[in-house]
Amino acid sequence: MARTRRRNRQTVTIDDVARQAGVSAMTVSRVMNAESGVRDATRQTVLKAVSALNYQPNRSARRLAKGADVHIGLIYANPSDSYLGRFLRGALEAAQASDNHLIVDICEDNTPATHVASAMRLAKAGIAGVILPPPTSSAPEILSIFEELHIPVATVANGNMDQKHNDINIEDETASKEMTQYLIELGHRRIGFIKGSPDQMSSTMRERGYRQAMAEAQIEIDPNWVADGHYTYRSGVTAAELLLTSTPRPSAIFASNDDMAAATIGVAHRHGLSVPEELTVVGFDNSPSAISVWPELTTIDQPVSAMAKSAFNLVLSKVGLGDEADKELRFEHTHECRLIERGSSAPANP
Amino acid sequence: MARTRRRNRQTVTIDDVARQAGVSAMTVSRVMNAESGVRDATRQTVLKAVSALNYQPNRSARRLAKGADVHIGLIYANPSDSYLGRFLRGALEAAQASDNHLIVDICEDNTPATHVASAMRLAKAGIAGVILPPPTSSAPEILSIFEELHIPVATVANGNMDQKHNDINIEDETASKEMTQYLIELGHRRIGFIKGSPDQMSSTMRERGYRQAMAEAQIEIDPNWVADGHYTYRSGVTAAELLLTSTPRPSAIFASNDDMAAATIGVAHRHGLSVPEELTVVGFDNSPSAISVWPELTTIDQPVSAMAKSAFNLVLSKVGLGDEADKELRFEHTHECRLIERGSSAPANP
DNA sequence: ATTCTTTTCGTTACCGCTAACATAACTCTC
DNA sequence: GAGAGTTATGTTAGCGGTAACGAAAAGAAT
Repeated sequence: MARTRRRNRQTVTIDDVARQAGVSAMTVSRVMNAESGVRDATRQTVLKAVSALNYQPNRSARRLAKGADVHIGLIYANPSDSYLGRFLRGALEAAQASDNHLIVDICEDNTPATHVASAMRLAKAGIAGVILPPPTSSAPEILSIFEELHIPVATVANGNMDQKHNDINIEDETASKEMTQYLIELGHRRIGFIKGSPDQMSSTMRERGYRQAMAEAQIEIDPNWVADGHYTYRSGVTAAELLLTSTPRPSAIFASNDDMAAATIGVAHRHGLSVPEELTVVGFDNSPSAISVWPELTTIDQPVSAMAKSAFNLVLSKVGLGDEADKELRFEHTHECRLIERGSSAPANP
Repeated sequence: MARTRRRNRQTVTIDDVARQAGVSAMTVSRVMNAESGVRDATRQTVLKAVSALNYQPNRSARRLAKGADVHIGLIYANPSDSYLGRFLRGALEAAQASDNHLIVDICEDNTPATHVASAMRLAKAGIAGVILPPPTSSAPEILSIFEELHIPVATVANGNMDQKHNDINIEDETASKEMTQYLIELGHRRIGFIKGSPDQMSSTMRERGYRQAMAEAQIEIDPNWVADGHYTYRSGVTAAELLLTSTPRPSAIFASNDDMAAATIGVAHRHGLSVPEELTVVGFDNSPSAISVWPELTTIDQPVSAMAKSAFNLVLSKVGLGDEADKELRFEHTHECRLIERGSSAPANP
């Protein structure tokens, strides 16, 4: 008698499926990987066997055989709750899909010291690349450490003008234009705009989108309708105060992010203006604060998961560079956003 | 010439180390897994080779050979930011250590519908067990789905009286007692207490710890010193109002969580009382709100990472039950907490 | 019908590591 | 110092998949 079989953890293996379908394991493998060169009839037979046995490929075996099993790091530091969740989901999915691993490291506080600690921890764990969501995507210490170590990095929304080549971002300009057009379609003409931080690239882009939409609709922008801001609630208060005391008063205000939009709603209420009946207010980002105000904000939602996925595939393509051409490592440098209509916007009063 | 070698991703393998150290691969494996039965001299040689080559074992190969590679799910739904981070870190570490995988699923909103969706998603992904941090640990839909599917579950702080056997929790009572003793040592005698939600087990425990410490110090508790609360900021305001208008006024207030402690500080300020000079306020949980008030709260910190680790090992032990005795799957059902001293507490004025 | 392609499928070897077994080395009796 | 009992190390055979190659079957061309 043969020696006792070592283990029997795996309930159903590729061989079981092959036997059941009357083909070789290799054919099953091809079907599972959606490779070409399998006759359709055969594919059907295999798929039937797969679902009959409820076969689930063993990822470790697959990784091992493929020689994949690259570890990609991810340093996260206090973005918003929902953002992290969505980001993580996208990154994990991309990791699973490519048979690779994601190692998450957390910076308790967003300080240089912890940045360095996180980066070193990951480096020691033997990662092949890193993806950095905001705000770590803009941390100079992290960036420089990985540059020294020649570990590829993909950043998300790092907001920096240079090194766009390895950053994943959104179509700020397009989305901003779309939002402005939405307001115009609602009948608004006097549309105010609150800018973001001047040092962030997104601010420039969002303002550009606004101006472009206005220009295309042939609406001249009164200089009083545009106020400075810094993406903070506080700065939103100041800006809104300015806009709402100008004459003629805007009938709609487009703030460059949700925090400032929330501030605008607050100021409007203090001025006795009801939103959206007397004033339409819209934001950008779909952050948690967008639904913690009343009325809830019409805003722009970012495809966070998709961006994370792109970032993952971007580093992956850099890691496996010398080896072979990117197979299915599709990624977009810029992503499209989606307008979410909520209660803070309404047609203009004639 | 031999056929071309297939891949060469792995830079340094166990065989390289074995060759360098002049031993067999098996010996290296034993050293890497800290097994007994290797002479100390040999171990040293191997370790030297390991660090010389900077050898990093291939996890996939290890998983595959060991027959580990169990997938454990984790459903998360909007706990606090830092909590999630710490929890995730612990769970991931435990997964790595045991050569298993963690699959994270996110409930966007904490509703029954999304609970069901998450649970089904994980079930379909072929997980062998689940760990549930709060608040999903108390979601009845999730619990019942996995019970039907006979998938083991480990909850963390589910706050439910029954089914303690698969819940990981903290030493509420001990920690609460410790905090009270700390206040007594500071010279406080009139110590007020704000209770938590009556339906949560933790509330009972925390109150019990408070009463026990007082009893041991032979301080009789004036009924006016104990106010009801519900773990919310709002309820904290009401409770604090009550406590601060009673005579004699407490010199210290111990709130059952940080939100209520923060509320207490607010009320104190409104009453013209300076914290901590005229009133000491302490909380429980070390939540983000603990450091977003001024002065920052002295509070109790939970070992979130350790609890996650325990939860992971707990499910693991349930999963691998029939096979073999738990090797190193150590876990604690209850964890000790740590008192964090910040600015909101000071010695009592004579 | 025969030969040449192309497509479809099977065979073999191996990914990197470890369980189980085999063997060698070393200790300890008496 | 031979035999028995331990302890330390090596050997072999997989774990469950897939890359590379080859062979058979199906089409296309002569």
